[in-house]
Amino acid sequence: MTPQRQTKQLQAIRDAFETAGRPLAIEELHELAARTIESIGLRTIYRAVRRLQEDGVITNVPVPGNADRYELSSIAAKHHHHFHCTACDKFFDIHGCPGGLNKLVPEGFKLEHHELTLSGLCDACA
Amino acid sequence: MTPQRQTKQLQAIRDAFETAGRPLAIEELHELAARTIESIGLRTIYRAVRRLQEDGVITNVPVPGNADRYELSSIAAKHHHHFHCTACDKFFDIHGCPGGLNKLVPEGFKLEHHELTLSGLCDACA
DNA sequence: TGGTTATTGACATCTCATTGTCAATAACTA
DNA sequence: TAGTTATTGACAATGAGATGTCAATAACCA
Repeated sequence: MTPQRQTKQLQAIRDAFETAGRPLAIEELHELAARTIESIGLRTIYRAVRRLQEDGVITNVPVPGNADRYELSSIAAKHHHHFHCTACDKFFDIHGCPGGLNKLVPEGFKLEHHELTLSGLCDACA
Repeated sequence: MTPQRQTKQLQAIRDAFETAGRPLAIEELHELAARTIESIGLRTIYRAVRRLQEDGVITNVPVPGNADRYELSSIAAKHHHHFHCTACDKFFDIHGCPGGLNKLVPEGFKLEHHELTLSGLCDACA
């Protein structure tokens, strides 16, 4: 194991996840981290995301029609869904889940997971 | 307007949509159409998909974490959702819809659409 | 049927997200 | 504090999906 250095870049990226409280795209991460460290490079974002994923700190969030988002594993572990604002293109966590999905599954199919994405306008854009 | 020629390639592609009855990826279309016209090129698939989209015959279906699928607009127009088989990677249409989604939306957000993707194993893979 | 021209398909090219490279920098340790 | 080395960031390279090109082909019309 190689030692892990505590850099301000990685810290800024971690902070971005903590304070955002919602799934972030690579570009969003870059913008948010750049508010703290203006000169931070996109290459650093990619590296941090990979490392944080390998360390289990963040989890990738596949969303329909958009590039993957990433969010804290502590949040991702709790079952939840997402709201996509079509105006600002941000994704938000929403709690709660419609039940009774097994009724929708055709004969012979085996349901294991599900993903729900609501879309419309977030409060800032509405 | 340029005239529209009825080629067997385009017909094979249309047939693929009709008989599949589920959203198809570009590669799936290519394979299915190749069963009728062995020599059909991928370039032709891309052109046909674009044209059929422009003509409103098919609609693109964004799905989480995968390349867009395409399905007949006549099907897409009816509200429905999808089942993704994680083994064969096919998407299937499912009917019915959990209601009561407005309860999940945070204060101030405006819900307009929603997308549900169930996942697991299809009957053939289960 | 023959001529016109839209369509096809092989091939090259583009796009754009992601990764490789490497000298300079900055964290950590002794 | 000085030395070691993980990390950074500018730049180039990669890869995969999608599109441009164009000669050959095949639909359609008169």
